[in-house]
Amino acid sequence: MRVLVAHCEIGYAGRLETRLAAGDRVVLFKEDGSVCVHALTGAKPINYMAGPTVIEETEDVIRVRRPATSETLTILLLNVHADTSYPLTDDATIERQGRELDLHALLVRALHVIEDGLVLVERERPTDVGPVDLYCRDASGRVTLVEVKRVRAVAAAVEQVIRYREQVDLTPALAPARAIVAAPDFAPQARVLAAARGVECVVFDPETLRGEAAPHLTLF
Amino acid sequence: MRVLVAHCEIGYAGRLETRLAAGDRVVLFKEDGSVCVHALTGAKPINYMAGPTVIEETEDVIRVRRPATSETLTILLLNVHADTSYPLTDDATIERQGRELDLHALLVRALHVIEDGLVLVERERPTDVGPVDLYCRDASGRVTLVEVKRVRAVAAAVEQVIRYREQVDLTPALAPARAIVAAPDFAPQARVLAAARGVECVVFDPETLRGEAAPHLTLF
DNA sequence: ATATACATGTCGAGG
DNA sequence: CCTCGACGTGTATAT
Repeated sequence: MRVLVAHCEIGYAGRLETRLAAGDRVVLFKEDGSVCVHALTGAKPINYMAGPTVIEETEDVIRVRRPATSETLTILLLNVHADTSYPLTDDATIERQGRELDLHALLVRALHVIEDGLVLVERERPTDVGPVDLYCRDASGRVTLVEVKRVRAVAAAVEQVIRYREQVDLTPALAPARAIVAAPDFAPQARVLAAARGVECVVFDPETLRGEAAPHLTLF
Repeated sequence: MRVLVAHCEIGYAGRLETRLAAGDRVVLFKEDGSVCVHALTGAKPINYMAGPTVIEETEDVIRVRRPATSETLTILLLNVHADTSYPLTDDATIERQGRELDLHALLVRALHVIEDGLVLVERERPTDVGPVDLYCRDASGRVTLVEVKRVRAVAAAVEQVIRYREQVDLTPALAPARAIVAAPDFAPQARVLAAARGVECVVFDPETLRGEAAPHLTLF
């Protein structure tokens, strides 16, 4: 890993073209050939390139090419503040917990949070227009499609479940299906669209859900 | 800008939870409060936090909190290889060329690529459900809405233009409007949805478009 | 502050 | 390998 701190100009040409006039930046060159340029603000790199790459370097220009896609990143060095390479090792892989699939699992174990009497038929049931998160039957036996969102639901989520419902309604024996969007929060436009198209909005609290899905864990 | 190179463990708790066992990483602390952790591979940070943040630090633990969202990033320091702060300045802003907006400009100068006789009325015309990329009239004077995608169009793009069309069709004098999605490529589901809803799909080649929009530049 | 859409999106699962 | 949707998406823009 090489860490370069320098006053420089940056140019990128590939899927788009960018130019960045002279300024101080931190550039990381990794062993896998990837390069990333950090400006002084912002959590993400302002420019970057995935490996593998080929690097040509002269006194004042570093040119990074990615043959696979013909991308080029050019760094014009005006003043180098620091330039150090470190021999580093790291075997660890990151572990994540709490993604949408985990949320599905919790909801399946606490379907009454969405509606009493709801019974799961299938998770991620495929349709011609994409998979339905929770394919259920309600207390009266009617097909009920549930689209789950881990974060605030926007209009697009409502449109998604409408598409699924239209697909299901093509089968007369199943029609008319119900459509529900379950999310911790709803954008106003999502509610308006849902109301107009007869889609139900169910709000749930992910925190409460954890308790509901595993009540035995909360007893002690 | 502080650049920390260290053998460390990383934990994040917020919208999800992640854990990364001991290994060597490069951590950047920026003046705006943002923090990002780079592993030894990959162009993007493996962990990060947007500013503003509050940082608590002891001999062997750095805890970064983002009060706005109650997120926490914890860095357990096992061995510090380097830890340097640099006084840096950068006034430049990045310029991008080749974004969707730039593509709009090209298409406007070569509307026949989409359809002969198409006339532009307005770009980025606002509606209650969002802006229409290209608000046009076709050869017969009918309102024609064009949604432009720089990359492959997916179902969401078709839904977007359908929403705009529904909005326009609320004005009887304008109805019925036509809806077109123009993109270099279409996902199968996008084509299915478009066909079902009477939305037209137009394929264009961005490379050709550059020539069409500025034919004088290709003469010599 | 809120809502919307773009992004060099990137990433991973499933067919 | 392609297709598709989630993402700690982040970021800019307009209301």
